[in-house]
Amino acid sequence: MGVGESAVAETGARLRTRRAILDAAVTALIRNSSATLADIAVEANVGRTTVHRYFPERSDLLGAIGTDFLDKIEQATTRARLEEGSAPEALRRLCQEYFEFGDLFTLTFAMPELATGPEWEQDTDADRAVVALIERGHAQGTVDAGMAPAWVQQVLWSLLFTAWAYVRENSVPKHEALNLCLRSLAKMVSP
Amino acid sequence: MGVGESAVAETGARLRTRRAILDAAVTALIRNSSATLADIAVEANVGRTTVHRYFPERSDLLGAIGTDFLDKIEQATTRARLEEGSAPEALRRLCQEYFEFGDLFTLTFAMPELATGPEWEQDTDADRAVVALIERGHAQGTVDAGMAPAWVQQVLWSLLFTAWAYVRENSVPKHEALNLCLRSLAKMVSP
DNA sequence: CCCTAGTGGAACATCCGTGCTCCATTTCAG
DNA sequence: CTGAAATGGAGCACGGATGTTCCACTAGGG
Repeated sequence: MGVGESAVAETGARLRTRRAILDAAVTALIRNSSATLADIAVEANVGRTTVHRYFPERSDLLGAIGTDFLDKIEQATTRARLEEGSAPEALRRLCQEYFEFGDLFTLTFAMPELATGPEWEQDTDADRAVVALIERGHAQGTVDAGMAPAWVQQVLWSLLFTAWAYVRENSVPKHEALNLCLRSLAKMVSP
Repeated sequence: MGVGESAVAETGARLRTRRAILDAAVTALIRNSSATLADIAVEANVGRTTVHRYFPERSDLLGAIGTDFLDKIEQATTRARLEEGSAPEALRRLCQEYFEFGDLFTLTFAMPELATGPEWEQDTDADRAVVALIERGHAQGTVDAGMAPAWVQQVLWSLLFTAWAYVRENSVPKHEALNLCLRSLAKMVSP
C-alpha cells in the first residue's frame, strides 16, 4: 500500500464488511450482552479471524459501536431541525427521529460501558441542541419550567428504551409504542 | 442435622451472612455488571469459599437476587395500599415505595438475566394489583384512558431507573429526583 | 468452659474467551 | 487472465473465572 494508507478511504469491500460486523455485534449483544466474538462473527457471516482483523481487541469493537451510535444521534438531531416550530413540536420530531435507533438505546442501557470514553464525556453538539431547545421552551412558556433540561433529555432516552421493551414484551406494533411515547413525552413537558 | 433440615429455619448467623452476600452482590454488580465472585466476596467481607457455600453456582446467586427483588416489590406494593384513595394518589404512593429500591431497578435494567426464570414469567400479585389500579383509574376517569396499564407500569419502572441515573450523573439530591419522578408520572397519567 | 457450626485461605483442575499466527482459498479489480 | 486483496479455518498460548477439596481457626451457644 502507498504512503499514508491509514488516511486513505477504505475500499468498498472493507467498508461493507466493517458495517456488517458492527450491525451483527449490535444484534448479538442485544440478544445476550455477554455474546462472544465468535457469536458475533457467526451473526455477521464472517470468520472470527476477520473480526479480529477489523477490531484487534474486543474493546475496539465496543468502542466503535459507541462511536457509531454517537454519529447516528448527531445526524438524527440535525434532521429534527430543533430550531423550527414550537419547542414541543421540535421535541416530537426529535423523538420520532431517535425512535428508529431503539435497539441501540436498549443496548446502551444494558451495556453502560458502550457509552464510556472521551467522546461520551463531553457534551456533544446534539446535547447542546437539545438543552437549548428545552430552554427555549422554558423561555416561551411552552415547556414546564419545573422540568430541567437534563431531566427531560434523560426521560426522552428512557422512554425510547421503554417503548421498544413494550413492543418486545407485549408484541405491540411499533407505531403504537411510538404514539404512546410521543403522547407521554408531550404531556410531561406541557406546562 | 435432624430430619427435614432443609425446611428448618436457618440459624441467625447463616441468615445474616446470606443477607450480607446478597446485598454485597447487588452493590458490586451495580458498580460493574461483570463483577467476579471474588469481588463480591470482598465486598461482603467474606471468603470466596463462603460465597460458594451459600450459592454453589453463580447462577444460584443471581437467581437469589432476582427472587429477593421480587419479594421486596411484593411487600412495597402491599404497603402502598393501592385500593385506597384516588388512582393517581395511589400511584404516587407506589412510586414512593418503589423509589428506595432504585439500585435494584438499575441493576435489573443492566442485567436482564436477573429477571428470568419461572417466577418472572407469570404475573405476580403486585403486577395484578397495579394493573387493577390503572383500570380503576380508567373507570373513574382519573387516569388517561389512552395509557394502557402495561405501558404505565413499564414507564413507572423506567422513570425510577431514570431518576436514579439522574441522581448519579448530575449529583442531584435524591428527593429532587423523586419529585421530578412523581410529577412526571402524575402528568403522564392525568386525563 | 467446651465443642461445634461457621468461616477463611490455600491449592488444584477445568473451562472458556481472547489474541495471535500461519496457510489455503476465494474474490475482485486491472 | 493474473496478482493482490480479502477472507476463512485450524491451531496454540495465555489469562482469568469457576467450582471443588481440604485443613486450620474462631466465635458463639449450650
